[in-house]
Amino acid sequence: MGVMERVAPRRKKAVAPAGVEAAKIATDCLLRGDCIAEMAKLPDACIDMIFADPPYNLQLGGDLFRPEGGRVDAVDNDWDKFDTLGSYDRFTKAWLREARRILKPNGSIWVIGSYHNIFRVGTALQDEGFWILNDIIWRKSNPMPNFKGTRFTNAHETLIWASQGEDAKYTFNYKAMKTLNDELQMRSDWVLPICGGQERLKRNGTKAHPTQKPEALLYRVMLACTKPGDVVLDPFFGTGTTGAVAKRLGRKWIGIEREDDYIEVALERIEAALPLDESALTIMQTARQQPKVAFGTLVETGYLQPGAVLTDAKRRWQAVVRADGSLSVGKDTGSIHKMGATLQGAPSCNGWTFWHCEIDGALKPIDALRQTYLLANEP
Amino acid sequence: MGVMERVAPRRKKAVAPAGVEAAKIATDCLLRGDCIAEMAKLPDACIDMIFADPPYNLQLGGDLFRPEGGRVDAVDNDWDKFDTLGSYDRFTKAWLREARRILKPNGSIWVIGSYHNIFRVGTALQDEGFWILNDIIWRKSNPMPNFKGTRFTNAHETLIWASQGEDAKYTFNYKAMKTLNDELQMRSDWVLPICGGQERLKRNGTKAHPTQKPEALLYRVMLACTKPGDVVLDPFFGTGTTGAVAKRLGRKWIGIEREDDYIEVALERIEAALPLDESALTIMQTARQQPKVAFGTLVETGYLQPGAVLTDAKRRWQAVVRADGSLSVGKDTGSIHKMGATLQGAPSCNGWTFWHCEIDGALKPIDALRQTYLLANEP
DNA sequence: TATATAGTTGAATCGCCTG
DNA sequence: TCAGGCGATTCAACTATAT
Repeated sequence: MGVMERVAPRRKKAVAPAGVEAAKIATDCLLRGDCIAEMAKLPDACIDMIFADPPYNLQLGGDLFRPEGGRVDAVDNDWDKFDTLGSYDRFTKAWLREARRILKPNGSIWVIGSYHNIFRVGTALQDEGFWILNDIIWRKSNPMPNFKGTRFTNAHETLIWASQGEDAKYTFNYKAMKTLNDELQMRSDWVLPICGGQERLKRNGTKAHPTQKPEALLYRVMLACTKPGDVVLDPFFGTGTTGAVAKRLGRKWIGIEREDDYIEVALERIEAALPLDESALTIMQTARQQPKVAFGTLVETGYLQPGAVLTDAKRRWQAVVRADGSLSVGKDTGSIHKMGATLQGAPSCNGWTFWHCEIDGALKPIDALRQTYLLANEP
Repeated sequence: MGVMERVAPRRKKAVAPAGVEAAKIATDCLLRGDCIAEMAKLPDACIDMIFADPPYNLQLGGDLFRPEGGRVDAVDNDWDKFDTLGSYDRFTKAWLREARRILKPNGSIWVIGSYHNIFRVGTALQDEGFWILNDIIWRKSNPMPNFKGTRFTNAHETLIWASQGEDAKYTFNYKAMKTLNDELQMRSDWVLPICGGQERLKRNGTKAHPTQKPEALLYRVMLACTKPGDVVLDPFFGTGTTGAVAKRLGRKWIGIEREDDYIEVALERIEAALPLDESALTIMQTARQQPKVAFGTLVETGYLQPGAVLTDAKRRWQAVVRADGSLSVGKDTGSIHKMGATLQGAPSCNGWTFWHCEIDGALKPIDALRQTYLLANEP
């Protein structure tokens, strides 16, 4: 392919010198103040992962009205205002430089943004010596529409994941991600809803923070790139989604925030968060956990009867559902995914979409059954 | 609302000077040579849209844009990085500057890339004065897996769509996109398969180009942002996907390519491409683009009688049609839009959809009358 | 209590022409 | 350059109210 990293000259090594012990620092605490000043107080190489949700520098114009007349509650906070692209770049480089210093040699950093700022951030990351591992697309299942019909609906945000350098031995829990994704490799595009409903924090009836991130997003980031006990720093803490998820997943956290209103809400929220018990964490890490809805659950709960016959979309193959949720084809048996892969001679297969059954007289993928189940059984 | 942005310097205007006619240029042809040199030969403001798939590797950019004589950042002292990223940036800025010059004031540019280069490209676009309209995610339905299991499967590429400036009147065929997307607004994430099968061009049994883009991608881009007869330029033509789709969609094209092997394949391919006939090219028009019909015209032509009573959909308000095409509610009078806005206490209102009248026994928006009028009186 | 309907909301660079 | 008038424009999910 001849991509940049192939022909690029070797970067500085980023592997920790043997025998150097990371400094002990206070964790599970919130530092009140400017993120650059507060990071400057921390010792070198003390953080395992940084998650950063910096201002996007949206540069919005006047009011925007919805077709039905309502006014869009835009992000108009002072913290999102920068005079020029140059001043935004200087700010970005400054906080990234401190972030790089306090991050362990094998730690990694995540930054989230939109097209307004993410290209500046990505460029700054590369310029400061970080090594980009992936860009991840958060595909919003329920974005705000483009009310005026002037552009494509802005339906995603971008996250950049980077290590300290090309040779850094960053953490990536491959199996945990594959398990979370129903035994398929986790892709670089993640479909998740925006933060709303009960999860959305309120103060006096209005949203506590204009850009609260969903916990599911942080959950996946942390599950992918940290180990239990790791220290996660969020320099733009806001209402503390990073802290709440860290606590839930048994990670240590440090938040930096300068707005008193956000701090108060964040501390209250994290106090109320319940850590998952250790056995649950272990299962997730070792990939023994079943997919969120196991195929067998559909059998157990009567959505599919044992003995039911499944076929592929073109009715080339047939399989019989067994009582334990496995499939049998002749003498061969296995999971819906494995059997699909075997029959096609493919390395992998998503059994949920490969296998079909008759529903209301039509041949539909069994995923439709899972959706029905989820609708009826979600907590 | 930006207090700060008020003081920010105004962006360059991108509106065409009055009376300036775009230069006539040769189209539907391939220019053999370096993209910057070839673009330099074209006149100002002669291109309606640019689609660019620049190289990610630095062989090309590095050769052309080696830093002159030892300008090394003394603090960072990372000469290698400066060489690699810096030369790519210089290459990017150089071709973008020429692209900006030859693009019409209301034209737009698309650039595609991956995380290796897209952040540099996005930053350069903004620095050169382009105004980003959207970033679009091409979500690959069948990406190459990450064989080593060390990262997330790189399952997307990023496109940036930008105009010449904040105030440019770029082309966006909103309704065509909405129709294409099953009557929902087209989102910024597009699910499309990678280029393979019959479409993938071969030479001597192996793929003719390492990164051939699928025609479906160009099809959507061109359908969204150009009109029939527009001139589309592709400065990194490769195997000519842009040319083939332009021909199919009745757009004019110019390609620039310096590799003889690609040129040969591209010309052959475009020769074989079949243009759609004109009726097939017709796309859904937005109401904005349709001929305007004043409400008064419906009164003049007898589609509505003066004295007729209009109501809103829920019959909360009533208004009487007057001979001049205004409405009266009590003592208050005004246009259909103004009265709708006043009654609702809204900043604005579309009177065509707000006001209803009885048609064939059913309460229908008066826009239905306008449609009837248009059908009967179309030129 | 369950279902149906109406109202609200989310990181948004969101119109165009005339005088 | 700005003000004002015409008139075009929304998706999914959650919450509150009504039946």
